[in-house]
Amino acid sequence: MGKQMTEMLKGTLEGIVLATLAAQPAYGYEITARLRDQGFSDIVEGTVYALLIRIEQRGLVDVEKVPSEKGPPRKVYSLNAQGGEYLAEFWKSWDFLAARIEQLHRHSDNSQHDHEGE
Amino acid sequence: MGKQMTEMLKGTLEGIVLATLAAQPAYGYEITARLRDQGFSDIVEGTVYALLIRIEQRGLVDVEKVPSEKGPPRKVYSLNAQGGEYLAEFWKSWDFLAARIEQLHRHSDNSQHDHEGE
DNA sequence: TACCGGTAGATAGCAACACTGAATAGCAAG
DNA sequence: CTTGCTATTCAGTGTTGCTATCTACCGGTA
Repeated sequence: MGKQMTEMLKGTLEGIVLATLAAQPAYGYEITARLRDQGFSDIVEGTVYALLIRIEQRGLVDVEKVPSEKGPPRKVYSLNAQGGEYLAEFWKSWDFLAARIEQLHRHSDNSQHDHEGE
Repeated sequence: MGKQMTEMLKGTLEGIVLATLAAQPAYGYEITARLRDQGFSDIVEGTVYALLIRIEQRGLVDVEKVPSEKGPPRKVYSLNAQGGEYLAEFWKSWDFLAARIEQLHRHSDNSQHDHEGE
């Protein structure tokens, strides 16, 4: 993974985590592990925790401290109503952006053997 | 457009511009107008010029000064070989990220099938 | 001529975000 | 008690896009 992915994650990682929490509440360490499992191999704990603090301070998630058998108590995050709205906006932005970019993708694929104005 | 789009553009705008240049060389003002035309209504000249200078200094584009009938000479940018490789990497990162996010999108559609609320 | 609006580019400073790299803290097993 | 795993926190850094302003060239109009 290069620097491009790093920069691409700015603005999307937040949505990714919120969407993950929408599916099912989780705590920081768990989220990091899940992301790593999904292929985001270069995301480290520090990044996720900072993000969680951010979305907590914005009131997008509810927090519950749950004692764990191993280690310090877990802070379990779950998406609340406000977070749901925010996530909906995220999807809107994403859909818009993805549509434009996919369009560019197809164009650059086409332009090799075909001439078309637009 | 909200702050989400702003943050989402970080890391993607560069690719968007490079892809645009791959389709056809252009100068800054023109690119800005084209982006505006495509719906990126909040992107301003300053942003694009700074980005173009960045990718020029990285050697991703070739520059040619072309006199214009109106205003100062245009700096026409065109993607070169190195820029092509960079763009290819961009698409790889994009494909990966888009795949993960679309997956999350479908999942969250499954868990709660309301996709519009405001 | 002198001014104004549109075209075209450049620059300085700012805010947001993810990364690096560590430190801290609790518990279990050796 | 020390090691190792779980789990969280924090300070510092770099990249990026935005805001706002400035320079410069041209044609039209008063």
